[in-house]
Amino acid sequence: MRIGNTRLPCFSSPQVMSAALPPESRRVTIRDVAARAGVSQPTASLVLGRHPTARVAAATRERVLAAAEALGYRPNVVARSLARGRSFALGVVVPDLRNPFVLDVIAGAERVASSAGYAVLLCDQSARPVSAHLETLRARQIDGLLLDAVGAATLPEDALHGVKVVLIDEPSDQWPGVSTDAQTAGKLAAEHLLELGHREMAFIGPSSNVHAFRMRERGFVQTLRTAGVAVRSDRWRRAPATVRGGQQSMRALLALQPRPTAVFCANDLVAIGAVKQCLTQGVSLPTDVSVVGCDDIEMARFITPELTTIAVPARELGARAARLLLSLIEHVNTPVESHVVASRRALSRQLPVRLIARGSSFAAPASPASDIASGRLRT
Amino acid sequence: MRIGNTRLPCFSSPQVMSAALPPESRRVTIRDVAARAGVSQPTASLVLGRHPTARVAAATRERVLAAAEALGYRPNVVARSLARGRSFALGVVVPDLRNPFVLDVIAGAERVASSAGYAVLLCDQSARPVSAHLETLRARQIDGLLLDAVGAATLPEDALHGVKVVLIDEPSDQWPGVSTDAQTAGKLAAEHLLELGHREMAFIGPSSNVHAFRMRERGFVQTLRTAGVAVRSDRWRRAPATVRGGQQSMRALLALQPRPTAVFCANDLVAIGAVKQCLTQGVSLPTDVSVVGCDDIEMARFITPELTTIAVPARELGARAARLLLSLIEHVNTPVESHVVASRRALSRQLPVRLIARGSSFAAPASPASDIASGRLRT
DNA sequence: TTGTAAGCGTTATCAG
DNA sequence: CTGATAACGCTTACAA
Repeated sequence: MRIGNTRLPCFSSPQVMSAALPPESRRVTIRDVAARAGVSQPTASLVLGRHPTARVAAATRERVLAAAEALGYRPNVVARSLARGRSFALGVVVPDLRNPFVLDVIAGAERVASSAGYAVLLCDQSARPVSAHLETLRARQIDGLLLDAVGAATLPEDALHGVKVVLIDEPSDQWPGVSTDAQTAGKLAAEHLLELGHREMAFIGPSSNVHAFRMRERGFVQTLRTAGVAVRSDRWRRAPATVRGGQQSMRALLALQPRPTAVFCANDLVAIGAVKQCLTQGVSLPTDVSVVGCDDIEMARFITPELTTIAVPARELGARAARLLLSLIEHVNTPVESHVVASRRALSRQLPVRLIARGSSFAAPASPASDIASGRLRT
Repeated sequence: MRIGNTRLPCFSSPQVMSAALPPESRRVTIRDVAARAGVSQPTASLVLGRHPTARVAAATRERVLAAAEALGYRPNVVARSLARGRSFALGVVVPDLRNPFVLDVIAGAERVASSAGYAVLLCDQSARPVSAHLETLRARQIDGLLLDAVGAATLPEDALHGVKVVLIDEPSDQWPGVSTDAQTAGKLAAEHLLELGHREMAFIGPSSNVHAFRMRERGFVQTLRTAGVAVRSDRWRRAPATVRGGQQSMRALLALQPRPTAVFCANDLVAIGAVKQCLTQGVSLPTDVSVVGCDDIEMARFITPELTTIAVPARELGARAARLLLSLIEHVNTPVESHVVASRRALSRQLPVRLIARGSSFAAPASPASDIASGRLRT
């Protein structure tokens, strides 16, 4: 590549003397534009860079723009990054790409970021440890970092030094963040099941330190306690927040005597696993057991029975997080410091959740659940 | 940030004269390392850069490494990129992030890329047009591009100029690529259903120009024809490759007289929609209708009945594509040109697929399907 | 309003 | 084997 005639006079097309079309092998640089417009290179930079309305004569500006257009000039972001000390790139670290919920978070963030001219470097915690990702990201001089439920508190002090950080679904007094109203999610699930007459409640969720999961659980528990419903520890199952985790936990729950009639799952994947396990064992939903999930991932509507769940605005969550991060990055050291604080306050309010009642929840069976405890006879 | 004392003599700590720990506000550069090691900056670069075994005296090397270690030096990838004319970043353009299959492709590619020190810039076609993504990617000087089923043939000629490209599931004589054995996928589905005794066959798939989808369909059709089974156009439904598309098409198929007894879907999302639609209308699977999908996404095992499908090694697909792309990038203009060709040939062989028989397919009903045509009476 | 000069942190090409 | 010196493409004082 880039062989030979980079700066040589253009023998092959003698009629064009000054600033001919650059040789095809080279990319058009701002110098080419400046030359063609007959201005100095920095002037071209002034016109083409940020500061669209900079101190440049209108006529000059026109010539530069025309030249850029004619040459098909595209700025080199790498060079710009080096010069400005900013990379216009954001890191996004997520717990697990397999979870459709985080995918929506990413999609929301990506849209905001890319429409603001920022690239998104995606990092999957399940593929490499966070510390390794952070290393890479810093080497690339990212301007900001979105951390989704990674347990930022456990990160080494200096791993985040000099980088703007926004946490998703994880409160901290060290970094700003955006969260969903996880506790209300648990509360809504509890209220829904209580209204359906359930008293034999169970829960399946991870034992992780992910804040949202803990709050969902807490909201559920508190609402049950307030209603005077017992929370029995053998009905509280710990499992990874995956379909398989849900299956295994549900199997354990179905073996209990008396059997719980309603199960709240920390997220939809778990709930899908729980539903699946019931059907596998011939326990019919929602007549024998009700299952409520959380997130409202797309697949929730496509399993049978359709999953009752708490809708969480994943896309919006990602989008807000990205917006907050961008404002943090761009408003640094500007006179409007207070504006940052204000917008941060507005942005960081918890996002609302809502119950979506579908087919996996139903009125509690009138007779004690234990009567039909073991349904293994059906297929 | 970076205020003041960047290059000034260090008034505040007079005791340390040469190469003190850099002021906390500044990142450690290779110059700091060189200074501390008492060598010139380019020498430090030689030791710290690539060419781990470059012509540098062992003692010197040690000193440099020690200094780097002590200072916690981390190379600045942006600067390196500018100097080397390479960004160590790959673009990955995918049709739709919502499809779990492409997610696996991405995961495979990301793992390979990141372990080779390359970043991955993810681009979702469904969020922005490909051309816009390409613009951004080129501005960032990406070294290579992975295009997953984007219809590369329709892209403007120069949009890809100077970038190494590898196509995923899309043959081309302009660019190398990696594909799955899509035609065999269709064939396996057909053979499976034929063996189960089905003759009333239907198909649901997108009308897109995505090669893999077309080949799956072709393999299916050809196998049916070879077996002497009629392919009726009213049983060939065009729909987006989504769950919703599958639902709508299945509704149309269920309205036909006589009703098809078996449906092959272009991917699992479509198949999940088809299954869902059957259950919604009270048509029971797999006794009344058999459904076969393609991809074997995780969710295929979690719907009821579990989905019979053709497993396609998505992760491996992404991983191979990434490996091929990296070898293209790194073996440019090296004496081992032939090695590239060889590896390309090996890598680009089609990836094998296999049938996973699960619960959504079953022996064809003995009586003509029309006997039980309209099952709307149940639930 | 514009051009000149100095850098951003690396890598690469040379002399010594 | 090593150290100046010049790129890489762009931004940003500062001077004209």
